[in-house]
Amino acid sequence: MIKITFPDNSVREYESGVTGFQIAESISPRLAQEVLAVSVNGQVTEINRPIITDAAIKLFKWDDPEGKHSFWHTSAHLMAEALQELYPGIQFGIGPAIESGFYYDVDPGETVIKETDFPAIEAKVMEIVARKENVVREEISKADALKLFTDKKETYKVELISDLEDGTITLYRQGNFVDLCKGPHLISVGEIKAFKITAVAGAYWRGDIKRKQLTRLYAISFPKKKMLDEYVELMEEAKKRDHRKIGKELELFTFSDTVGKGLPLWLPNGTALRLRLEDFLKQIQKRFGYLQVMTPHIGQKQLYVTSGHYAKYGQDSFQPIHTPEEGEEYLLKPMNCPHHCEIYKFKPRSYKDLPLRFAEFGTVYRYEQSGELHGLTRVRSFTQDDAHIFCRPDQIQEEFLKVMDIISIIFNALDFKNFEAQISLRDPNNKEKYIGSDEVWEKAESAIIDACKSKGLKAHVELGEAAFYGPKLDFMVKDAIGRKWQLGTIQVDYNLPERFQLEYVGEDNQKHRPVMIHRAPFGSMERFVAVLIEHTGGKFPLWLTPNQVSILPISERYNDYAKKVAADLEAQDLRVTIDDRNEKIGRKIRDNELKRIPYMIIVGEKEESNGEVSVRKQGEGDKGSMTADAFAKMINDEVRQMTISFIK
RNA sequence: GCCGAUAUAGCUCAGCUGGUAGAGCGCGUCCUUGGUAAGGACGAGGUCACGGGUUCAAGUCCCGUUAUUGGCUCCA
Repeated sequence: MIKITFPDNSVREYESGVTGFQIAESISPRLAQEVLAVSVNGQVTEINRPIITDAAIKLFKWDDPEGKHSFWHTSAHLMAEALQELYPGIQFGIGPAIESGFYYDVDPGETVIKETDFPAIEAKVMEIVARKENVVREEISKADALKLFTDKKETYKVELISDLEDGTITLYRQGNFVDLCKGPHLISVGEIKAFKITAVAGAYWRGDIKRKQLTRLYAISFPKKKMLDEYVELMEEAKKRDHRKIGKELELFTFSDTVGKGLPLWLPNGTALRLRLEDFLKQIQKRFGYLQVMTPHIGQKQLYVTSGHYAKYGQDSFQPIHTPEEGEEYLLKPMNCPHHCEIYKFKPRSYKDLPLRFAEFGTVYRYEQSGELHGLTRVRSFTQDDAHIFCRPDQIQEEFLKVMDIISIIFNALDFKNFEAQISLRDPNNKEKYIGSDEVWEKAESAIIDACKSKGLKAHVELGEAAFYGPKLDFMVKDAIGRKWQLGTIQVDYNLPERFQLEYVGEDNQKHRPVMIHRAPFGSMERFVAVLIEHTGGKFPLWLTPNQVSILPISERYNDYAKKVAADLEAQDLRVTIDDRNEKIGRKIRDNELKRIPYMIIVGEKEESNGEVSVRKQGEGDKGSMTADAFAKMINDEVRQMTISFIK
């Protein structure tokens, strides 16, 4: 007998050789039906593997990420089996489970797999599911594995196996399909009741642009048909929140082929929203001791040679602009920092002047690859809510923490709860990609890690993701369909002060080098507004929304009264529009609801004679009557309540 | 940049196997002057992204370009 310990620390005895499935059966038939994977002493594996010694186990169902992972991983093999039957000679790359579904990279040779082929593949998948093939785990030697896949002419698999360490290699086999795989898997493909291919895309073999581009098929699967239907519906709902769609509907921004791709045009409503966000940040920054500066949109090429940006990005960015007479070279500015360094150098600085915090909503231009452009989240012209803090080395920690405070104020104010923090360090095996000495890198990296610790911020560390001049802390937020975008960023930089020969005079009357912190809480106004649109579905908070109130006269007879009310409200700082179209009231309500105006006020005979307004709240309906002044007070109180926590 | 898809009125889209362009919304005019999520009539709007080709005939088929789009790569 062996002792099995459960997650609640209870212990039960079983025969040696018992499987996860049998343990589940011993607990409840329902659990046995739903269990997908089991972890034995922390190692996730199949539910039909015998457990021979005492162990701590955990059973995973669909609701557990481990359960989903096994399910989707097996689904990837299942799709591969279908592809193998439909496209003889197809070769396989890798096929992992991902956050939402799975993919398989395949090389179908001369054949092109297109969207129109999806139904046939899905049908074949379901045909294989009906066979209820068991998934069988096998262990073989590396040499045998190499032979097996060489015989099968699976060149990608052979490459993968060659890179593995010598020893035992695991294979998983179901029906006629066998794959190199670590597992874990379901024990039968029969569990997969619903399956849908979601996209086809090109993907370079091993992510290497120089190698062959394989065909990547993205798909998702579920243990119940209904779950797939729900998923499809959820995705459709999410698409309705797409900032590109809402941006058009609410007339926030647009693009023009004539102006150029990736160059956003901000419409009046979007501009109003953005300016309000900028004012909001300016107020906070003022409180934190920032000084607003302004710099031009271009700079001499030499400026960026000095900063190091030219060497790194010069070839892959917008090319220099030449003056007609002297042939001088200027670049559209891709960064604000070099300009700010020159502001620092305007006059000698004393240690007493530091930290100096220069802030600018600086518009920058970067040549992004055309395939990468995406709505407002990835553009070629964007405005950073940029600032550079020049400080003494002993001030880094404190300044870094203050920036984190600003970011948390902003995220709270806008109700961004589900963000991820990422510490990006340099790749220790690839140091030549970065500029600056080991010593300064190590100092900067530990400053960031310590700051996160002292704030209790959970951040995951990514090696090799640092900027070329320094490590950074980024804040990422997901969009409507789950894509991650980087918003806020804080970067410690010892290199630019060196390159620009920045100095301050210390207490000791000697010259010292300051340290720079680059930071942008929003990241870029474009991307931030995009994510804000998707998070709110266009229903912006009252303090931020371009139009707070729409006045709807019952008929044209009350237009004059509406104008008088509008003037009253505007005098009390409300943002008001009048819908004086020749339409019935029901129609006006509907249209203004769709425009996501937070409040509507309805005026007709009754209101005019009582000197009141009838109030209606977006999404909620009739709120009764009150005087215009009472309404204005109510709105202003609501705005004050919202902003009291973050604006002093 | 690479692989796949898409491009028809201001917007959302229809247009079957080629036979001289259609709807709804929006817009304009008129009727209606209304009470809490779509009142009615009439009308104007399109070199079917652009350039070639096949054909008696191309929105429709083929090629190229541009833009958009799902990914990959990249992201100061």
